[in-house]
Amino acid sequence: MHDMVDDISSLAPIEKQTLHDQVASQLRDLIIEGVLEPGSRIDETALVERLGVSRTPFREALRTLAAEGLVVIRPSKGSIVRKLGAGEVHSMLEVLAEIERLAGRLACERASDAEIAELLDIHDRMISLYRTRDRLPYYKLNQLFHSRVAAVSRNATLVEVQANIQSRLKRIRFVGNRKPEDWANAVADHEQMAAALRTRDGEALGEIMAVHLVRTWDRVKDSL
Amino acid sequence: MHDMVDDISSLAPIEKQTLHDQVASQLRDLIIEGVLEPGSRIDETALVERLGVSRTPFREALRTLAAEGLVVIRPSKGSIVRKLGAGEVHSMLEVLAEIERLAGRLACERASDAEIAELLDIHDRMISLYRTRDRLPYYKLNQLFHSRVAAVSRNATLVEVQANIQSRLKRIRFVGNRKPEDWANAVADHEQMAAALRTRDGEALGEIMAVHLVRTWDRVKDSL
DNA sequence: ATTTTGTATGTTGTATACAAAATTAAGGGC
DNA sequence: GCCCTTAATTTTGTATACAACATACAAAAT
Repeated sequence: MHDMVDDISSLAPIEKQTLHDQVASQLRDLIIEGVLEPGSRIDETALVERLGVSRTPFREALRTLAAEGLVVIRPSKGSIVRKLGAGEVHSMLEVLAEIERLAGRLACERASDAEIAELLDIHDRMISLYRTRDRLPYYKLNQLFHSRVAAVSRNATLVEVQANIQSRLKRIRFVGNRKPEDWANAVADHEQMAAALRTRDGEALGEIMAVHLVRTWDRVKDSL
Repeated sequence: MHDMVDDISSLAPIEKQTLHDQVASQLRDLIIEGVLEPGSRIDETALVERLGVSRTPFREALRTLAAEGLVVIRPSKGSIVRKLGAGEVHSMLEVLAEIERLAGRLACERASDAEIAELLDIHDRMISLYRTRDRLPYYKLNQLFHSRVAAVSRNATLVEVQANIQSRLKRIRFVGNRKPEDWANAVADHEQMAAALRTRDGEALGEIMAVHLVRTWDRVKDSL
């Protein structure tokens, strides 16, 4: 049954999803969740078969993912899931740190009170998930927190760059935080973020968000 | 007639450019140079005809440029050259400022003496082009300077993000610096960059590069 | 036994063909 | 004249077909 619509203004144009877009987001998920392993070949014939689409939209999707840095297309030799070396991961974290520093600063300047409250709410839920050691939900909420900080900074380019680097790193970051003390340290960082948010101290928030990513590097560097 | 090859080691593997890649870089040039105007529709049939390729590699190239943010593909309604609003340009400069601040800092830490010398050489050439008011060559050398700073910072992600934002802004920035005093101010900024480079003062270089971009916004904001 | 050459197979790149939209043009009523 | 409806035309999305290329394997030669 459909929900009633009281107001015509709430009617958003129904999004037309092309096959290309659907394939692209499906592949993105497969890569981020690690179903398609880094370095492994992307079997066009098999996946095309499995997804029930022709090669044309599939290959267009591959181009998109290549531009996003998730796959590498080697001319005439097939595509592989991009495998990140330690150097590349480090370079991403280095850039992401400055992006998030900016995000933190702008968020405190530009977010509404309601948006700050929303961020703090996410934070609280993270803490209770930490208490019960629910790792996967914590991880997801953590991603959401960082995305939302970017969003309320009201800078579209920042959101885009953050999302892009974030998606490339997703797999790696999930592997981190395995050691209990690592997780505890990460939570401590987040408590500082919450404190900075409450006082709208942009410099402090930016600083701790940047530091948090430097520490992320320390946490994951050995598993590369 | 072919040149003689004395030595087999001088034989480099012949580069195979796919049509996709060639089309993509051609289109990029057409967009950046403004031959295809922002907001205008990209006539697939006409361009395909003109480039002498089929629609398949052409459309793949469009997907790539869409992911790069140079074109917008509206499902079933054709593609247009992305038109940047004032807000978007501002958001890009805001992010680029922090990227270049990082680049300046890392360049001073990591570049070799030869690389610093190379940057200073570019700077000197820019100054002499300024003296003779050679606007286009100055502009190109300016782009090169910023790209090279990013390159010697030895951070692949930084290079990628910088190049991406830079290419989106190329058109807009060329329009700026039209007023003589604007250009003079830009040159003054660059003198400070050179000074910081000579002493390898990363913080100072980063700061002036960031400030330079804030000033760029002041220069271009009215023409949007 | 090892390298080389030829052939076969599969995979990738590009072109064409077809179907579904969307845009434009044409006609008819008011 | 203008607006609406409907037909014609173009444009877009997807599938298929073909060609170019790379890889794998087998046979021949060193």
